[in-house]
Amino acid sequence: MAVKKFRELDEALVRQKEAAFADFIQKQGLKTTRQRNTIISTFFRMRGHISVEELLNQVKQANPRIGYATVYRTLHLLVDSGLVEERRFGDGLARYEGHSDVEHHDHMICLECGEIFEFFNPRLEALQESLAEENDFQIFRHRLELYGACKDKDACQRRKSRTGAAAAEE
Amino acid sequence: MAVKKFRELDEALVRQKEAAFADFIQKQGLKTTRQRNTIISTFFRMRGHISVEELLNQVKQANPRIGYATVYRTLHLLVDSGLVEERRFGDGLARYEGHSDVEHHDHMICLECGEIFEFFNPRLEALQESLAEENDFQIFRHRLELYGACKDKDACQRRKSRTGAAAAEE
DNA sequence: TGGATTACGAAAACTGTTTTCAATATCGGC
DNA sequence: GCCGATATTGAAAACAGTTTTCGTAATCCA
Repeated sequence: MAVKKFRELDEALVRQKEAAFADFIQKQGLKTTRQRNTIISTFFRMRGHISVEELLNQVKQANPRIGYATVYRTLHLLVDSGLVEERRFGDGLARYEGHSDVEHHDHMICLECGEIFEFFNPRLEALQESLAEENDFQIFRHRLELYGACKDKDACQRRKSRTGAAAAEE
Repeated sequence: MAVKKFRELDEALVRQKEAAFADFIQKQGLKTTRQRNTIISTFFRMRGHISVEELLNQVKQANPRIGYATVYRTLHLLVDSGLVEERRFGDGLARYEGHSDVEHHDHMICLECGEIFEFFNPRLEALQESLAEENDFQIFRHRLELYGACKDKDACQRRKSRTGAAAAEE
């Protein structure tokens, strides 16, 4: 029962994402700019479910002249490129999710500490699929969010230090 | 296999809701007003997942002087009273759901025709519960949305005429 | 390197929602 | 039934998050 180190920041993976984005930009006939590079490098080096404000704050450390507009625009590009997903958890702000280990996953949101955990369960997926089928519905995508609480403060804090990923092994 | 008539507008149920709201208002030491009455009667006589704008349009037919502010305020009261639930399906606007047959349910959203279907499946619920438990997570509430398409236009239209409820028997 | 084209940044615009504020309605007590 | 404290209304302003505008600046292909 080795404790798997969860989501070590993988420099190679980050570089790969950056390259993929550069590729996308090129293919779209868009231009490579300092700002875009700053923003995406920053983004891919952050973890979790990142809000625009969080990202901008971080970006400003590298280049204080970058403003909201460019961050928003670049995030749209990231979403269009397929490298990033936009999520909304009902607190009114968009959050962006970059390099995930898991292709698709769902979320548990702790209403105590605000932490967002990811999980994936094939039975859940299968069940949804069969339910949809029963109703002649074809699923393109879905969203499942569990809102609640880590059972106790301690567990909550321990997890927090593991950077927003749960449902792996404990 | 009798085809159950789905969600006939039940005047008695509407009255019951209205009474429950009146009760709530009283208990909170708030006042009964024409506008609130107009708004909630209108609301409870509509079906589906109602946006503020849809409701206001309808309300204005009864009383054109009622504006957004009062509708918003009344909807908040309805939510506080527990008679109505607020939902957000990622198109940026809040939708409100009134008299449901089913206590809790999830949603299938057809991206072709925009229709929203409700469904409930105990196995799905149970599975979520056990998943949460495995991760020491206590669920307060959850949200599951399947986005996709009715398999064909015909089925889609047939359902549409049945006022936004699927997943019962066909 | 020139020059068409795209991107930037600050500020204005926009959308859905909430709040403000002066005028009005409600309702318990007389 | 009327008074008056209190809640509510409606129009407009405020707000938050996001998008667009517009003049300036950077990119990059020929």
